[in-house]
Amino acid sequence: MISEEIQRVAAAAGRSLGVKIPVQLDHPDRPDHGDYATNWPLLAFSRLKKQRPELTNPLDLAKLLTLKLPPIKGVTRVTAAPPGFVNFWLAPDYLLAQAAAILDEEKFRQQLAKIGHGKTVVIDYSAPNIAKSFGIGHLRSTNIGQAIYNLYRLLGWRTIGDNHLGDWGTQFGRLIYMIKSKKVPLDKLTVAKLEELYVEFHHRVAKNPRLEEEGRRWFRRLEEGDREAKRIWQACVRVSRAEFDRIYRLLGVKIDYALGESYYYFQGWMDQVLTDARRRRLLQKSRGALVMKLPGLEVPAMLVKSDGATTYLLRDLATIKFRVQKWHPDLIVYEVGGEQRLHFQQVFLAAEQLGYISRRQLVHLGHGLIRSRRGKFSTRQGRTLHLEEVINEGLRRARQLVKRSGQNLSPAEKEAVAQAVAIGGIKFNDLKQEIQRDIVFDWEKILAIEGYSAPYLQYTYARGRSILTRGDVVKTARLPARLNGEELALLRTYYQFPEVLISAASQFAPHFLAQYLFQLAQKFNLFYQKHRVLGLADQKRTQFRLFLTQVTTVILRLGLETLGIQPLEKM
RNA sequence: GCCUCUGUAGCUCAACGGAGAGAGCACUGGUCUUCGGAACCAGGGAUGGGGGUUCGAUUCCCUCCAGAGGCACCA
Repeated sequence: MISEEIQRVAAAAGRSLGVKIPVQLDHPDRPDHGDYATNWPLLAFSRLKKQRPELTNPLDLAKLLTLKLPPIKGVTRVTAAPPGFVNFWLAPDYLLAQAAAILDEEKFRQQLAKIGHGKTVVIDYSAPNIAKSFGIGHLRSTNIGQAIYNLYRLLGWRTIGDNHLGDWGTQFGRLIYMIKSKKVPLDKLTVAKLEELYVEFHHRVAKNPRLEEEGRRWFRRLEEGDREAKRIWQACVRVSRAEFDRIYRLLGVKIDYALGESYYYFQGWMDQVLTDARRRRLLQKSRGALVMKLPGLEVPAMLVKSDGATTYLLRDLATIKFRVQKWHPDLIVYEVGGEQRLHFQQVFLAAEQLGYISRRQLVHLGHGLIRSRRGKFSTRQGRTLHLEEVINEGLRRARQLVKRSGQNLSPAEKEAVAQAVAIGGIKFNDLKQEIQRDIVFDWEKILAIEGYSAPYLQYTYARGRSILTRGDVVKTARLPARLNGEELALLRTYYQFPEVLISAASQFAPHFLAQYLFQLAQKFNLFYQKHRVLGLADQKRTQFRLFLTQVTTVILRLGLETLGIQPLEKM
């Protein structure tokens, strides 16, 4: 990459001036500051001013550095700028070549895939709880997790998605107790019914705290292999999984594995963790429970409860042991809400103490929660927001909008567009901003059709495609003698695409990609507004603009697909 | 009480320690001999308070204030 070349050459020039600090490059905010900039002279000045008193300020040093720089292929201009930056302009023919490289899509993908070749990442995401409806929080995990998965995959990593279903634990003891005490027929179970039972259980506990004991007792019996308990548990899992599958189909999401927590019970992985812990003398008895003390944490990690039943934490440790043995991952990423930060801190420390994996290879992406303007959505307060409601409202609005489309769409096409717009909007709402922040749920925002939104990107793509279906397919183009501002602005955006993908992946920040796509779309729309593409007297110009349109649509398509959003040919 | 996250324009959000702090929505005024107006252009407006580190702080440190989340037998 040219950025590395600039860094290398500039660092060498810097050394010849007597300062050994690496050259950091960034993209300046303003176009008149070039395509890359470095603050190297500002950093170097304080070190150098003692030895070189003739340098009175960082700008002098910047000027000196530009003089020392040999020509760099692809760089057309280097300038020193106050208070002490060096700016680099890329040559238009270099920019054109980079754009053309993207159009050779297969080769472009191969180039990207070299970046992470040979590395493996396990991504733990979505993870809805059996016997509860698919809430908007799990939707967020699903959307972000899938985007991270797609990013790493595009960059050549071997990616393993695991939907760590919440299908084991004390809540099943509670449900089994409720189902038995209310004599609910198992063939009549629905997710709604289960959720109702769960809420009712909490109401009853409020009056009679001893009921918690009943829940724990039934979970322990489930773990001890009680046949009746197991039969009821299986029925719960069956209805829930059918429901989740339906939702994943709606969302267009497919996760490689859905082993679930129960897998680690049935396969005996939890026992192995306990054995490992004993062998390493990490287990302690505390208030009747088995716990591990962890360095730097006051609260010990509980592996086994005082009644002998297993904990969430033990299952997470078993999961790590399993994943390490099966896939040998370089990285395990957990896309789980930020309220579990302490839990994962415990898990990661414990896994390291057990010798399974280094803490540095474990990442918890704690996304912020989605809350209403008034506060948190809460199952117990009956203030939940079901995904289904959100999707239905999105579809309703999108259908209204599609009705007014000037395009000649068949009813089936209209429905497909409405779905892509509604689902795309919902996903984009989760991906458009930094993930650790809370999101204030807002219908107008989640289903926005203007501005920084999925439909805006889909629309821009459709516009571009519409031109391309009328023009010739161009794979490359010649640079016109003079580029106008809008053409140049587009060319100066394309080469950044791979950089954006890399930083979005390495910083687990899908919003970097979302913002880049939006900026690209804005530039294309301005270009589109001011200039015609087709039917120009200057045919070479038409060819060149077709090329720009083509590159724009390819990036938009790849980018949207990576975010899990469907691009639309017409809408 | 302790720990973590978040305070940026009327609202919702950006900004590896760098150059007039950028967008979207809303508001006001404009653009069309249209390859798709779900578009484009222009305008006003912002870093919670106080210290500190630095040539330079929205960013790092301290403190106060405000909001959210968490603090072993739910997951």
